Amino acid sequence: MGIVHNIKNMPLARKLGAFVALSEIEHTVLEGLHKRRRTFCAGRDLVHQGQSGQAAYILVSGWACSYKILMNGHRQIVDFQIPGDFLGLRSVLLKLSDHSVEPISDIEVTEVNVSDLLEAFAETPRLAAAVLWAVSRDEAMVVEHLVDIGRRNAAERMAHFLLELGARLSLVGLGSKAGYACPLSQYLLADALGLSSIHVNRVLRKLRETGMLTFREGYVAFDNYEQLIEFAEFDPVYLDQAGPLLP
Amino acid sequence: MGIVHNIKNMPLARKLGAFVALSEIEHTVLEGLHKRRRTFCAGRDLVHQGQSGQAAYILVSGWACSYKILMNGHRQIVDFQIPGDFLGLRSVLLKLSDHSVEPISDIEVTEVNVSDLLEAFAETPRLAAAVLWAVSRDEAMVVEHLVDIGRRNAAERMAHFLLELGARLSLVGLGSKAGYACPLSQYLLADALGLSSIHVNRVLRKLRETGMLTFREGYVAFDNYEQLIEFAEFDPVYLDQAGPLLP
DNA sequence: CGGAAGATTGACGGCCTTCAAGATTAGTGG
DNA sequence: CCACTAATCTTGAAGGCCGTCAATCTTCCG
Repeated sequence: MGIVHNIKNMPLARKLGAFVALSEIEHTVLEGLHKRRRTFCAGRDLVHQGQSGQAAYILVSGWACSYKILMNGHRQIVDFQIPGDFLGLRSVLLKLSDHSVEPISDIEVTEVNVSDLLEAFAETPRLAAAVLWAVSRDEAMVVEHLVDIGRRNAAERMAHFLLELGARLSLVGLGSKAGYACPLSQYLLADALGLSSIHVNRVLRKLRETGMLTFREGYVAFDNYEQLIEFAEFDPVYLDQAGPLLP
Repeated sequence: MGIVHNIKNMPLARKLGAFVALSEIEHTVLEGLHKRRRTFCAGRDLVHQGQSGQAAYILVSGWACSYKILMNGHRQIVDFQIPGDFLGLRSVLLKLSDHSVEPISDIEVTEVNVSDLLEAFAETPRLAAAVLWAVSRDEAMVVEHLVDIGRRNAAERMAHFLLELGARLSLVGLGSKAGYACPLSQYLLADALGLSSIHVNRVLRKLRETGMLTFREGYVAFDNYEQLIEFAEFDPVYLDQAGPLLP
């Protein structure tokens, strides 16, 4: 039973363990955060922009995306979340949620509320540092995403984004330098990259024709990883996880 | 002496106090983080992209900006920092700094290192929650910035960005609905908004001619605040600070 | 089998960039 | 006090990237 729990909670513990070497006690406290397990179907938002009293979640399996809607109807996807990531953590800390979260596939999550989190911090302050690190890492990805949209053209942007996704998935064992399974539609990619879906299609064709990358039937294949990295100027320092920083 | 310190540290304590009602002890611990005071001149970077062992700082007076440089020479400014903001907090938590920080004017800061911060967390866990909130608030601003660049045209983007800066400055007593002193050049605005400085100039002219906003001689004047807010679809939920969330 | 969602391609146009050249301001040294 | 330089601001013209509109095709699922 405890073992099953351990396995299911791996992604988060593994992520945090990369920053802080977690003790037995800290592992136990972390496990205590995984009490209420829930599932959501694809498309049913679990965090709602502009509402208060939202819960936060830890994603156990499946993909989700966080996004903001503008009044003119446009949408900007802020980031995609994969197993081990927090969902809507900002929405419990800020008074009103500034964004929504939508499952892309059917997902499994565990619910976390603020008081549990604060108790956990009081018991093991190092966990507070670890969570702060995780939030900082999320912010670093948003920042890189900002650079994508602000200073890269559509092709570089697409290449960089798919490389980052690949690197993140590799860290939790869901991808490699060959490629990865990717449930994203061209519409979702468009909303994430600040492009039209038509242009996303054109860019993917171009990347395929130049032999660097193929995205077909739910699979991203890196046809020429080295060339792609150079083309996109991909530098994964901000994802670096080679050993805990705090002993 | 203690009083002088209190006044100088106001911006951060004020910011955190908006989330967590801070006790005397927590105020004291917070003050303990403001030991090493330093000054930097405009243009001398105090955090360096790609380097390790960086320190973090709390900005006491002046303006700074955090940015990333691409290999092709382009630069993207992630955000501007004003008094009370952290500088380079991510760079101490991640192994290598993913960004640089440059003072825009001469600035006054206090240095903070990780171990001090962790000690503070251990002493007063609520402070950990408060810092986590502050980091989340920073992330919310970056996210809104992402929406700016991804889904707004140049004029809306400029209007939204200058409105946000005004709202942030008002929270620390440096601005109002009339306007605020703003030391940013058109080049800096261009790098922040993902535009060319030429286009920044054109957009500012258009906003001036339509009677919504005038930016001249280091001062942003809101000529028609209501119209501007509607034009930019500005909704400051993510900056909301009306009373502490945690008692 | 019909309908919806996604993928694909072409034509046209607009926003914004790049290149180029002045104008204005501020700081510096003679 | 004035010439000189550098930085910033300003404006014009040409062109490219990417958005919009429109149509066709494929796939999937009830």
